[in-house]
Amino acid sequence: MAKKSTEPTSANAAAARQVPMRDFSRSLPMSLLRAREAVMRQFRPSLREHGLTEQQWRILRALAAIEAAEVTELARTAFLLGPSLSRILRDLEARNLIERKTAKADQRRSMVSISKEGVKLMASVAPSSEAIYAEITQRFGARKLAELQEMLGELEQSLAGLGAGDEASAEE
Amino acid sequence: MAKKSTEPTSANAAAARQVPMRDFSRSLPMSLLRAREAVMRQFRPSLREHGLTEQQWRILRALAAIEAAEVTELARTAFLLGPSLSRILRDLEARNLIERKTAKADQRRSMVSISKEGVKLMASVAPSSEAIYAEITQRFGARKLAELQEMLGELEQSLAGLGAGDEASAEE
DNA sequence: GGGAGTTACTTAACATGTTAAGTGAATGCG
DNA sequence: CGCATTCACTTAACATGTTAAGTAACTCCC
Repeated sequence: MAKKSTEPTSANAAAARQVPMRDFSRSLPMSLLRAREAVMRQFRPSLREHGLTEQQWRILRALAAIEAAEVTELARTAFLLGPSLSRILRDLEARNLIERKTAKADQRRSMVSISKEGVKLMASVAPSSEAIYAEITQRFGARKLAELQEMLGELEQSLAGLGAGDEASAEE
Repeated sequence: MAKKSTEPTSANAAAARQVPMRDFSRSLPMSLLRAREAVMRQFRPSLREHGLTEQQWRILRALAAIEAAEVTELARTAFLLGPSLSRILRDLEARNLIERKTAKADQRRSMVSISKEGVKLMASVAPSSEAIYAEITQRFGARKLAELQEMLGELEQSLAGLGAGDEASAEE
Protein backbone atom coordinates (compact mmCIF):
# COMPACT_ATOMS: atom_id res chain seq x y z
CA MET A 1 0.00 0.00 0.00
CA ALA A 2 2.14 2.74 -1.29
CA LYS A 3 -0.28 5.58 -1.83
CA LYS A 4 -1.91 6.62 1.36
CA SER A 5 -3.97 9.67 0.72
CA THR A 6 -4.42 10.03 -2.97
CA GLU A 7 -8.21 10.12 -2.94
CA PRO A 8 -9.50 9.53 0.54
CA THR A 9 -12.77 11.03 -0.56
CA SER A 10 -13.73 8.29 -2.97
CA ALA A 11 -12.42 5.62 -0.66
CA ASN A 12 -14.63 6.81 2.13
CA ALA A 13 -17.70 7.00 -0.03
CA ALA A 14 -17.02 3.50 -1.26
CA ALA A 15 -16.65 2.28 2.30
CA ALA A 16 -19.84 4.05 3.24
CA ARG A 17 -21.75 2.25 0.55
CA GLN A 18 -20.79 -1.01 2.21
CA VAL A 19 -23.00 0.00 5.11
CA PRO A 20 -26.26 -1.78 4.33
CA MET A 21 -28.96 0.82 3.85
CA ARG A 22 -32.04 1.35 1.78
CA ASP A 23 -31.93 3.78 -1.08
CA PHE A 24 -32.02 7.01 0.75
CA SER A 25 -34.34 8.92 -1.52
CA ARG A 26 -37.00 6.22 -1.25
CA SER A 27 -37.25 6.06 2.49
CA LEU A 28 -40.66 6.60 3.99
CA PRO A 29 -39.69 9.72 5.93
CA MET A 30 -38.34 11.31 2.79
CA SER A 31 -41.43 10.40 0.79
CA LEU A 32 -43.63 11.95 3.42
CA LEU A 33 -41.48 15.02 3.69
CA ARG A 34 -41.42 15.63 -0.02
CA ALA A 35 -45.12 15.08 -0.42
CA ARG A 36 -45.91 17.43 2.40
CA GLU A 37 -43.57 20.06 1.08
CA ALA A 38 -45.15 19.79 -2.37
CA VAL A 39 -48.51 20.46 -0.77
CA MET A 40 -47.45 23.24 1.55
CA ARG A 41 -45.62 25.01 -1.21
CA GLN A 42 -49.04 25.69 -2.67
CA PHE A 43 -50.43 27.25 0.47
CA ARG A 44 -47.56 29.27 1.84
CA PRO A 45 -47.71 32.22 -0.58
CA SER A 46 -51.37 32.84 0.14
CA LEU A 47 -50.90 32.59 3.88
CA ARG A 48 -47.90 34.82 3.68
CA GLU A 49 -49.90 37.51 1.92
CA HIS A 50 -52.18 37.56 4.90
CA GLY A 51 -49.31 37.69 7.35
CA LEU A 52 -49.80 34.18 8.64
CA THR A 53 -47.50 31.22 8.94
CA GLU A 54 -48.68 27.70 8.47
CA GLN A 55 -48.76 27.09 12.22
CA GLN A 56 -50.58 30.29 13.05
CA TRP A 57 -53.20 29.33 10.50
CA ARG A 58 -53.51 25.89 12.07
CA ILE A 59 -54.17 27.49 15.43
CA LEU A 60 -56.82 29.83 14.13
CA ARG A 61 -58.57 27.01 12.35
CA ALA A 62 -58.45 24.83 15.42
CA LEU A 63 -59.90 27.62 17.55
CA ALA A 64 -62.65 28.24 15.05
CA ALA A 65 -63.74 24.63 15.37
CA ILE A 66 -64.12 24.71 19.15
CA GLU A 67 -65.58 27.29 21.46
CA ALA A 68 -62.48 27.72 23.53
CA ALA A 69 -59.68 25.44 24.53
CA GLU A 70 -57.00 25.04 27.10
CA VAL A 71 -53.50 25.36 25.79
CA THR A 72 -52.77 21.68 26.12
CA GLU A 73 -55.90 20.71 24.25
CA LEU A 74 -55.10 23.22 21.55
CA ALA A 75 -51.61 21.81 21.21
CA ARG A 76 -53.06 18.38 20.60
CA THR A 77 -55.60 19.65 18.10
CA ALA A 78 -53.20 21.84 16.12
CA PHE A 79 -50.48 19.21 16.45
CA LEU A 80 -47.93 21.60 17.91
CA LEU A 81 -45.56 21.11 20.78
CA GLY A 82 -46.20 23.10 23.92
CA PRO A 83 -43.25 25.44 23.59
CA SER A 84 -44.07 26.33 20.00
CA LEU A 85 -47.68 26.96 20.87
CA SER A 86 -46.70 29.07 23.84
CA ARG A 87 -44.65 31.39 21.64
CA ILE A 88 -47.23 31.58 18.89
CA LEU A 89 -50.08 32.32 21.27
CA ARG A 90 -48.05 35.18 22.71
CA ASP A 91 -47.71 36.67 19.24
CA LEU A 92 -51.28 36.04 18.16
CA GLU A 93 -52.51 37.64 21.36
CA ALA A 94 -50.34 40.69 20.75
CA ARG A 95 -51.92 40.94 17.30
CA ASN A 96 -55.38 40.65 18.86
CA LEU A 97 -56.25 37.60 16.83
CA ILE A 98 -56.98 35.51 19.90
CA GLU A 99 -58.10 36.10 23.47
CA ARG A 100 -57.16 34.27 26.59
CA LYS A 101 -58.29 34.30 30.17
CA THR A 102 -57.25 32.10 33.03
CA ALA A 103 -59.82 29.58 34.14
CA LYS A 104 -61.51 30.37 37.41
CA ALA A 105 -61.48 26.87 38.74
CA ASP A 106 -57.82 26.22 38.03
CA GLN A 107 -55.49 29.17 37.85
CA ARG A 108 -52.93 27.14 35.94
CA ARG A 109 -55.17 26.70 32.95
CA SER A 110 -55.86 29.42 30.46
CA MET A 111 -58.73 29.32 28.04
CA VAL A 112 -57.90 30.45 24.54
CA SER A 113 -60.44 31.59 21.99
CA ILE A 114 -60.48 33.31 18.64
CA SER A 115 -61.20 37.04 18.59
CA LYS A 116 -63.46 39.01 16.30
CA GLU A 117 -60.44 40.13 14.34
CA GLY A 118 -59.27 36.56 14.15
CA VAL A 119 -62.57 35.59 12.57
CA LYS A 120 -62.27 38.38 10.07
CA LEU A 121 -58.78 37.30 9.11
CA MET A 122 -59.94 33.71 8.70
CA ALA A 123 -62.75 34.82 6.47
CA SER A 124 -60.29 36.68 4.27
CA VAL A 125 -57.94 33.72 3.94
CA ALA A 126 -60.42 30.86 3.64
CA PRO A 127 -61.48 31.44 0.02
CA SER A 128 -58.06 31.22 -1.55
CA SER A 129 -57.13 28.41 0.81
CA GLU A 130 -60.16 26.45 -0.27
CA ALA A 131 -59.44 27.18 -3.89
CA ILE A 132 -55.94 25.80 -3.55
CA TYR A 133 -57.22 22.71 -1.82
CA ALA A 134 -59.75 22.21 -4.57
CA GLU A 135 -57.02 22.51 -7.20
CA ILE A 136 -54.93 19.91 -5.43
CA THR A 137 -57.90 17.61 -5.11
CA GLN A 138 -58.65 17.97 -8.77
CA ARG A 139 -55.10 17.36 -9.88
CA PHE A 140 -54.53 14.33 -7.73
CA GLY A 141 -58.04 12.99 -7.87
CA ALA A 142 -60.62 13.08 -5.11
CA ARG A 143 -60.79 9.32 -4.78
CA LYS A 144 -57.05 8.88 -4.63
CA LEU A 145 -56.84 11.66 -2.12
CA ALA A 146 -59.30 9.92 0.14
CA GLU A 147 -57.37 6.67 -0.26
CA LEU A 148 -54.13 8.38 0.56
CA GLN A 149 -55.55 9.95 3.69
CA GLU A 150 -56.94 6.61 4.70
CA MET A 151 -53.52 5.01 4.37
CA LEU A 152 -51.82 7.80 6.23
CA GLY A 153 -54.26 7.33 9.07
CA GLU A 154 -53.59 3.62 9.12
CA LEU A 155 -49.87 4.23 9.17
CA GLU A 156 -50.28 6.53 12.11
CA GLN A 157 -52.42 3.95 13.87
CA SER A 158 -50.03 1.11 13.26
CA LEU A 159 -47.23 3.08 14.88
CA ALA A 160 -49.26 4.38 17.79
CA GLY A 161 -47.82 3.22 21.05
CA LEU A 162 -44.53 2.06 19.63
CA GLY A 163 -41.39 3.54 21.02
CA ALA A 164 -43.30 5.97 23.20
CA GLY A 165 -40.33 5.54 25.45
CA ASP A 166 -41.15 3.85 28.71
CA GLU A 167 -44.40 1.97 28.59
CA ALA A 168 -44.00 -1.70 29.35
CA SER A 169 -44.53 -4.05 26.44
CA ALA A 170 -48.04 -5.30 27.21
CA GLU A 171 -47.97 -6.91 30.57
CA GLU A 172 -47.98 -5.34 34.02
CA MET B 1 -80.44 40.48 21.24
CA ALA B 2 -80.40 41.99 24.66
CA LYS B 3 -77.12 40.64 25.98
CA LYS B 4 -74.22 42.04 24.07
CA SER B 5 -71.01 40.79 25.60
CA THR B 6 -71.91 37.98 27.87
CA GLU B 7 -69.75 35.45 26.11
CA PRO B 8 -67.94 37.10 23.24
CA THR B 9 -65.75 34.07 23.09
CA SER B 10 -68.48 31.72 22.03
CA ALA B 11 -69.94 34.26 19.69
CA ASN B 12 -66.64 34.59 17.86
CA ALA B 13 -66.14 30.87 17.59
CA ALA B 14 -69.66 30.52 16.25
CA ALA B 15 -68.98 33.21 13.70
CA ALA B 16 -65.76 31.51 12.75
CA ARG B 17 -67.55 28.28 12.07
CA GLN B 18 -69.58 30.09 9.48
CA VAL B 19 -66.41 30.44 7.45
CA PRO B 20 -66.63 27.52 5.04
CA MET B 21 -63.71 25.23 5.70
CA ARG B 22 -62.95 21.55 5.68
CA ASP B 23 -62.60 19.72 8.93
CA PHE B 24 -59.26 20.89 10.05
CA SER B 25 -57.91 17.63 11.40
CA ARG B 26 -58.59 15.87 8.11
CA SER B 27 -56.73 18.21 5.83
CA LEU B 28 -54.03 16.71 3.68
CA PRO B 29 -51.20 18.73 5.19
CA MET B 30 -52.20 17.60 8.66
CA SER B 31 -52.47 13.98 7.60
CA LEU B 32 -49.02 14.12 6.10
CA LEU B 33 -47.59 15.90 9.10
CA ARG B 34 -49.02 13.45 11.57
CA ALA B 35 -47.94 10.44 9.57
CA ARG B 36 -44.44 11.76 9.23
CA GLU B 37 -44.23 12.58 12.88
CA ALA B 38 -45.44 9.10 13.80
CA VAL B 39 -42.61 7.69 11.70
CA MET B 40 -39.88 10.05 12.83
CA ARG B 41 -40.78 9.54 16.44
CA GLN B 42 -39.45 6.02 15.99
CA PHE B 43 -36.10 7.11 14.65
CA ARG B 44 -35.24 10.16 16.67
CA PRO B 45 -34.22 8.42 19.93
CA SER B 46 -31.73 6.20 18.13
CA LEU B 47 -30.25 9.06 16.15
CA ARG B 48 -30.08 11.14 19.26
CA GLU B 49 -28.07 8.48 21.05
CA HIS B 50 -25.51 8.81 18.31
CA GLY B 51 -25.50 12.58 18.51
CA LEU B 52 -27.20 13.10 15.19
CA THR B 53 -30.28 14.99 14.16
CA GLU B 54 -32.57 13.82 11.46
CA GLN B 55 -31.12 16.27 8.95
CA GLN B 56 -27.52 15.49 9.78
CA TRP B 57 -28.31 11.83 9.21
CA ARG B 58 -29.92 12.64 5.88
CA ILE B 59 -26.78 14.41 4.78
CA LEU B 60 -24.48 11.58 5.78
CA ARG B 61 -26.67 9.08 3.96
CA ALA B 62 -26.79 11.23 0.88
CA LEU B 63 -23.01 11.59 0.88
CA ALA B 64 -22.55 7.87 1.31
CA ALA B 65 -24.54 7.26 -1.84
CA ILE B 66 -22.42 9.51 -4.04
CA GLU B 67 -18.69 9.99 -4.26
CA ALA B 68 -18.76 13.69 -3.60
CA ALA B 69 -21.21 16.41 -4.29
CA GLU B 70 -21.46 20.13 -4.64
CA VAL B 71 -23.48 21.85 -1.98
CA THR B 72 -26.36 22.61 -4.30
CA GLU B 73 -26.60 19.03 -5.49
CA LEU B 74 -26.44 17.82 -1.91
CA ALA B 75 -29.23 20.17 -0.94
CA ARG B 76 -31.41 18.69 -3.64
CA THR B 77 -30.57 15.13 -2.67
CA ALA B 78 -31.04 15.57 1.06
CA PHE B 79 -34.04 17.81 0.48
CA LEU B 80 -32.71 20.68 2.53
CA LEU B 81 -32.71 24.38 1.81
CA GLY B 82 -29.38 26.00 1.12
CA PRO B 83 -29.16 27.97 4.34
CA SER B 84 -29.94 24.95 6.50
CA LEU B 85 -27.39 22.86 4.66
CA SER B 86 -24.78 25.58 4.95
CA ARG B 87 -25.09 25.63 8.72
CA ILE B 88 -25.17 21.88 9.09
CA LEU B 89 -22.13 21.37 6.89
CA ARG B 90 -20.22 23.84 9.01
CA ASP B 91 -21.03 21.77 12.09
CA LEU B 92 -20.40 18.39 10.49
CA GLU B 93 -17.07 19.62 9.22
CA ALA B 94 -16.12 20.84 12.69
CA ARG B 95 -16.93 17.36 13.96
CA ASN B 96 -14.79 15.83 11.21
CA LEU B 97 -17.68 13.82 9.83
CA ILE B 98 -17.33 15.33 6.38
CA GLU B 99 -14.61 16.89 4.26
CA ARG B 100 -14.82 19.70 1.78
CA LYS B 101 -12.52 21.26 -0.71
CA THR B 102 -13.17 23.93 -3.24
CA ALA B 103 -13.29 22.80 -6.84
CA LYS B 104 -10.28 23.76 -8.94
CA ALA B 105 -12.24 24.63 -12.03
CA ASP B 106 -14.73 26.86 -10.29
CA GLN B 107 -13.75 28.52 -7.05
CA ARG B 108 -17.36 29.10 -6.13
CA ARG B 109 -18.14 25.42 -5.86
CA SER B 110 -17.05 23.26 -2.99
CA MET B 111 -17.04 19.50 -3.14
CA VAL B 112 -18.32 17.76 -0.05
CA SER B 113 -17.60 14.17 0.86
CA ILE B 114 -17.98 11.89 3.85
CA SER B 115 -14.94 11.31 6.05
CA LYS B 116 -13.62 8.11 7.52
CA GLU B 117 -15.15 9.05 10.83
CA GLY B 118 -18.40 9.77 9.11
CA VAL B 119 -18.40 6.28 7.66
CA LYS B 120 -17.74 4.81 11.08
CA LEU B 121 -20.60 6.75 12.59
CA MET B 122 -22.92 5.62 9.82
CA ALA B 123 -21.95 2.03 10.39
CA SER B 124 -22.79 2.38 14.07
CA VAL B 125 -26.20 3.89 13.42
CA ALA B 126 -27.32 1.84 10.43
CA PRO B 127 -28.22 -1.38 12.26
CA SER B 128 -30.73 0.12 14.65
CA SER B 129 -32.03 2.38 11.93
CA GLU B 130 -32.65 -0.59 9.68
CA ALA B 131 -34.25 -2.50 12.52
CA ILE B 132 -36.69 0.32 13.13
CA TYR B 133 -37.52 0.53 9.46
CA ALA B 134 -38.12 -3.20 9.39
CA GLU B 135 -40.43 -2.95 12.36
CA ILE B 136 -42.42 -0.20 10.69
CA THR B 137 -42.62 -2.18 7.48
CA GLN B 138 -43.84 -5.21 9.35
CA ARG B 139 -46.47 -3.32 11.31
CA PHE B 140 -47.87 -1.44 8.37
CA GLY B 141 -47.34 -4.15 5.79
CA ALA B 142 -44.73 -4.19 3.06
CA ARG B 143 -47.27 -4.09 0.27
CA LYS B 144 -49.22 -1.22 1.74
CA LEU B 145 -46.00 0.62 2.36
CA ALA B 146 -45.05 0.32 -1.28
CA GLU B 147 -48.52 1.48 -2.29
CA LEU B 148 -48.30 4.44 0.04
CA GLN B 149 -44.95 5.49 -1.33
CA GLU B 150 -46.30 5.16 -4.82
CA MET B 151 -49.20 7.45 -4.03
CA LEU B 152 -46.97 9.97 -2.31
CA GLY B 153 -44.80 10.08 -5.38
CA GLU B 154 -47.82 10.62 -7.58
CA LEU B 155 -49.04 13.40 -5.34
CA GLU B 156 -45.68 15.07 -5.60
CA GLN B 157 -45.76 14.69 -9.36
CA SER B 158 -49.23 16.05 -9.76
CA LEU B 159 -48.23 19.19 -7.89
CA ALA B 160 -44.91 19.67 -9.62
CA GLY B 161 -44.78 22.91 -11.48
CA LEU B 162 -47.83 24.40 -9.83
CA GLY B 163 -47.46 27.63 -7.99
CA ALA B 164 -43.72 27.66 -8.46
CA GLY B 165 -44.24 31.38 -8.56
CA ASP B 166 -43.37 32.91 -11.89
CA GLU B 167 -43.17 30.42 -14.69
CA ALA B 168 -45.65 31.09 -17.47
CA SER B 169 -48.45 28.57 -17.80
CA ALA B 170 -47.15 26.51 -20.69
CA GLU B 171 -46.47 28.80 -23.56
CA GLU B 172 -43.47 30.98 -24.17
C1' DG C 1 -52.29 21.48 57.04
C1' DG C 2 -48.07 20.96 55.13
C1' DG C 3 -44.74 19.17 52.23
C1' DA C 4 -43.86 15.76 48.31
C1' DG C 5 -45.45 14.93 43.97
C1' DT C 6 -48.08 16.22 39.87
C1' DT C 7 -49.92 19.28 36.45
C1' DA C 8 -50.23 23.24 33.06
C1' DC C 9 -47.78 26.11 31.14
C1' DT C 10 -43.61 29.09 30.12
C1' DT C 11 -38.59 29.92 29.32
C1' DA C 12 -34.41 28.67 27.70
C1' DA C 13 -31.16 26.74 24.52
C1' DC C 14 -29.97 24.85 20.47
C1' DA C 15 -31.08 23.14 15.64
C1' DT C 16 -33.67 23.70 11.50
C1' DG C 17 -37.19 26.03 8.15
C1' DT C 18 -37.95 30.04 5.42
C1' DT C 19 -37.07 34.24 3.09
C1' DA C 20 -34.04 38.01 1.95
C1' DA C 21 -29.66 40.05 1.50
C1' DG C 22 -24.68 39.67 1.03
C1' DT C 23 -20.21 38.05 -1.11
C1' DG C 24 -17.00 36.49 -4.17
C1' DA C 25 -16.33 34.09 -8.51
C1' DA C 26 -17.64 33.13 -13.19
C1' DT C 27 -20.03 34.65 -17.73
C1' DG C 28 -21.62 37.26 -21.34
C1' DC C 29 -21.62 40.86 -24.25
C1' DG C 30 -20.78 45.46 -26.14
C1' DC D 1 -11.26 44.90 -21.77
C1' DG D 2 -15.02 46.38 -18.67
C1' DC D 3 -19.02 45.92 -16.40
C1' DA D 4 -23.63 44.23 -15.61
C1' DT D 5 -25.56 39.79 -14.79
C1' DT D 6 -25.70 35.34 -13.14
C1' DC D 7 -24.19 31.72 -10.12
C1' DA D 8 -22.83 29.12 -5.84
C1' DC D 9 -22.81 29.64 -1.60
C1' DT D 10 -23.02 32.03 3.04
C1' DT D 11 -25.06 35.25 6.53
C1' DA D 12 -28.71 37.26 8.63
C1' DA D 13 -33.19 37.55 10.70
C1' DC D 14 -37.18 35.70 12.22
C1' DA D 15 -40.31 31.63 13.20
C1' DT D 16 -40.82 26.90 14.54
C1' DG D 17 -39.16 22.07 16.20
C1' DT D 18 -37.19 19.68 20.00
C1' DT D 19 -35.63 18.77 24.52
C1' DA D 20 -34.75 20.23 29.20
C1' DA D 21 -35.47 23.16 33.00
C1' DG D 22 -38.22 26.48 35.50
C1' DT D 23 -42.50 28.19 37.83
C1' DA D 24 -46.68 28.55 39.85
C1' DA D 25 -50.95 26.20 40.99
C1' DC D 26 -53.16 22.18 42.40
C1' DT D 27 -53.57 17.17 44.77
C1' DC D 28 -52.80 13.83 47.86
C1' DC D 29 -51.72 11.66 51.68
C1' DC D 30 -49.80 11.32 56.19
